Amino acid sequence: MPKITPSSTIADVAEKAGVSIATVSRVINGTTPVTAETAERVQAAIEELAFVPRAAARGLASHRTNTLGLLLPEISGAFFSPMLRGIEAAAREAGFDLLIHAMEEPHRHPHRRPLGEHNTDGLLVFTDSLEDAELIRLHKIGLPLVLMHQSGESLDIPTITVENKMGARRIVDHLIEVHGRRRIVYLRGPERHEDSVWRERGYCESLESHGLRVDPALFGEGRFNHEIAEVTIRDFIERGLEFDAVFCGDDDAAIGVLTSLRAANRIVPDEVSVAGFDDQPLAPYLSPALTTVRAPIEQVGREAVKQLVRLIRGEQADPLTLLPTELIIRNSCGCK
Amino acid sequence: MPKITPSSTIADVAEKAGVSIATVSRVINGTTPVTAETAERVQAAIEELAFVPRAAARGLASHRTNTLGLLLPEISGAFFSPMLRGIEAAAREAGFDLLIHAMEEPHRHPHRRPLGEHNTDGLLVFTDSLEDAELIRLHKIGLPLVLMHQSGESLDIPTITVENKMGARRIVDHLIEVHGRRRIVYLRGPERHEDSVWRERGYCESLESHGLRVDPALFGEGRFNHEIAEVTIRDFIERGLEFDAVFCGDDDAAIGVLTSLRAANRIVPDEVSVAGFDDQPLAPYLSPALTTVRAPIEQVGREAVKQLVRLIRGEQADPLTLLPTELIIRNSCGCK
DNA sequence: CTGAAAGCGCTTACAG
DNA sequence: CTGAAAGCGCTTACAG
Repeated sequence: MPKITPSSTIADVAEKAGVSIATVSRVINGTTPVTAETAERVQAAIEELAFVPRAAARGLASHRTNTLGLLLPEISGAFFSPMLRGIEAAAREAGFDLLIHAMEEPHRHPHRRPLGEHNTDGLLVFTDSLEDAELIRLHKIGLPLVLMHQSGESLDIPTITVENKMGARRIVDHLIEVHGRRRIVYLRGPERHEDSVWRERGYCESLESHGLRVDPALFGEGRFNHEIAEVTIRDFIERGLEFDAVFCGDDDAAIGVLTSLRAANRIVPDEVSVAGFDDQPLAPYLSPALTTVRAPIEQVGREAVKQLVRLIRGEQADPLTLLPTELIIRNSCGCK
Repeated sequence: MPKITPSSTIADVAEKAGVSIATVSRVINGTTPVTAETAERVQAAIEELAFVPRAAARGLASHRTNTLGLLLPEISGAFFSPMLRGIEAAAREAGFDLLIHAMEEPHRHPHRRPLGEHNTDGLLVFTDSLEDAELIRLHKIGLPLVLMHQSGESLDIPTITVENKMGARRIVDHLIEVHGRRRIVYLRGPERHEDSVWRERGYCESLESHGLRVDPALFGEGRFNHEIAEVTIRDFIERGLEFDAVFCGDDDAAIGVLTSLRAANRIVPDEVSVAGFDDQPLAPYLSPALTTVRAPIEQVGREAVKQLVRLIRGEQADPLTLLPTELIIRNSCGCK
């Protein structure tokens, strides 16, 4: 063990300022009025001693950790960085620390509880990073919980997500109405992934509203992964499947699609239109520049923290927050 | 405040198992031998009550938080995600929680100490996310510290970074030797950024070892940002500066370079070779596919945690860890 | 191998 | 507005 110089305690501050520790605590937390003159002396002592209250002592005495927990299935993808940025900034602004944990295999360690009531005041749960049983247990004991990109099912846990269906519908409408596409492939995301399910629904609605048949042959695996998407489209081409557009579950899949189309000498967008979802930073730099749907990921993070903090404060939270998506027209659809 | 169902304490477990709380503590921590039979009874009670020790109580009693802190200048860039993945995984494997904090403006809040000896057992400090004074203070009081992509200067703080100079040298060698380039632009990163400084040094060494003059006119601003890089190259072209290759401080800058070169109808790689640094996930999908240097970012994260944990355990840590970079040849240099 | 007890450094009623 | 004191839930010498 390294010998950390014992840092000063509230008692040291109290002594130096000539007050009780209760008074020091009060000026730090602003819980009770304190004479201006006393407060000043205490502040001076705090600065002189470089005093910072120990989180553990505070937490034990106050029953609050002042910490938010973030549970993720994995740390990767274009999604991840902006979402965490939003969460971190919002947590910081609200005065909370942020503990983060990736659950590599949700169902493998049912007994490990890295984040919970023992070390946080509330949890942000992204997609299916937590097994149902633990989610229910936490909800039952009353730990504030917010779900991101995953609906609360029967449990009434506030959920934040984006307008997947509407975004998908708009971009497919565009492919049909502006570019006259009729045989549009949809590349699904990971199985049961809610974002993908809603995007698929928007895709179907768009087709139906234009009197086009939803053809089961036009659905393929994309799994939000460029390699999978690439293979899928290559297979489609080899099998001679006819299609004049591909709506990808996300931008990553779109990258794979662009790759396999180029390999097969199918000109994008002349012969095939391609559209993505998310609008990740590099989407404008693909060739052709990717037409996609912008999802306000960072905003999802901020909103999730906002709702969680409300819950922690005992206030009412919104059951469902649906953030608007935006159609981003570039060149891969056929526009100039 | 929400009424969280009071979770069970060590006393509840002790009572149910018919032992003292000291014994429960021992079986949880494995600090002292306990009869197998007793241990079993305690384990059963723990599971029955879904007992998880409160981090605050533990921390207060043991003087250890079991938490690592990660300080970043900002949450963004292709860099960020893999680095955090490595850090999180390694921290988890070592049994530590991970607190993360972005210092938006390092010099604006000299008195805020979001992460420090009051809530962590040690800190990972990325690039210049912390002002010197605070770094020195933390080092002085003995808080375990590890620097990432930033050297410890005179302080003896372990540092983890990658072989920037060697990587840069190899890729510039390649441009000169294989593709016969002689007027190679270097696009610098943010001012005083150590990664960029080392890459620049490698660039200079390569030129010199080939008997080429280092021409000050060939240096431009890239700032690890595609927009800045785009503007810089556009200016170079408008001013009629002659160059036959661009070595970019990082892949982001390379994206901007590709964009401005295309806009000016300069064919890459026929007329101009382009090379990047980092090998971010989308580098293979740019057109042409980007020749670059792969930096093992995730490994940097893992290694940083490893060294920090050593320090926390009172063991010796390596003063400097230099992770090897790898030349990734694709098409933007002129190779097939 | 096990227990009683002190103590970690704060917050928070309770008095005054 | 301020202080004395209890108590938060653990860990860890100290005894036995």
